[in-house]
Amino acid sequence: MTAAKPFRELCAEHGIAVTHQRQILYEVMQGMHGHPSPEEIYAEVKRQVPSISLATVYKNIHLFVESGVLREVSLHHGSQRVEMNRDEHHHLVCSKCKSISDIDEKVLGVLPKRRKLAGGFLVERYAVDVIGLCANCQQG
Amino acid sequence: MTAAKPFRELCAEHGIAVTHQRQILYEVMQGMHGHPSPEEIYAEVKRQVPSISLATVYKNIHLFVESGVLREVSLHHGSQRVEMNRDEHHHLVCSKCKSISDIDEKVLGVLPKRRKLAGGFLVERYAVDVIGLCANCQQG
DNA sequence: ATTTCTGCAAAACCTTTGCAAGCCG
DNA sequence: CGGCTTGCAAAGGTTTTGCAGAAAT
Repeated sequence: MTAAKPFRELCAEHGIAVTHQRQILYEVMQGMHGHPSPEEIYAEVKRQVPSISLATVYKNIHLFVESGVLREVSLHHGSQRVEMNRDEHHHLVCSKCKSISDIDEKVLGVLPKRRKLAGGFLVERYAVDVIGLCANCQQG
Repeated sequence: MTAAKPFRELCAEHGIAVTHQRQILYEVMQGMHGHPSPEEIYAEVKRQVPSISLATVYKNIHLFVESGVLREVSLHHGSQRVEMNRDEHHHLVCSKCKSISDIDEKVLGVLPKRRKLAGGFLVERYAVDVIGLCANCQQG
């Protein structure tokens, strides 16, 4: 697995200040597993820094995500969106402007047709997000 | 592209009542493109049924999604989630309980390493959701 | 006649923002 | 110091809920 860098080093690389809250936030997250929500992270950090506010957790998660220290589970976690394209397709998601466009399933090539995965997961379908920069955002 | 079934037929298949609002909602959505939000759909429907409420739109979108008439763009559109697994991986998403677990990138097989797609989209990475039923939900 | 659905308004989330005080470099 | 950061409280956006009246089967 990718080695964890010292926090001060990360901050230096990304030009952000080393505050006590950030330090603890980072350490606590290192020790978490799965896909925690900001609230869950907040609860965990609060045990070490009882005075921390949820707003600070949000602000710093943003900062970490923007600077690439952290990754979000999904680029489309905002409001609900409904699929109008009834053909089988996948999505191109722009990491900058978050726009979503469709790409025909066949263009991406075929994923394994397995029905059952180790762990007993029963596969219904694949949903692929091709993440990158849309033509517009490349110009910026 | 998949043929559009008559609305009454769909309702019969799924055992839901045919109301005026539902009928118009369905028709309006047929004519929309892309990935509209409930608000956008509401605005469109309101032109034909000015008295309709946003709550009704939400309730019926849910109903349509549950019964398979409609598909959501993303199964994880709720609150933000942060990725703690620093290895390259994809996600198993349960369509019933919405739980997310990780699956190593290598298990799924390799996606094309193309950098640029038609339309000028610059590929950074792929994020695959394997959608299906987790071991727990299969028992239900 | 019953069950289901609608519209309204209020509530429940989740996230962002403005600001004064405090910390970092 | 000067600028960035924090904590608080308030605001903002999205989605859900309870309920009484209306519509569907």
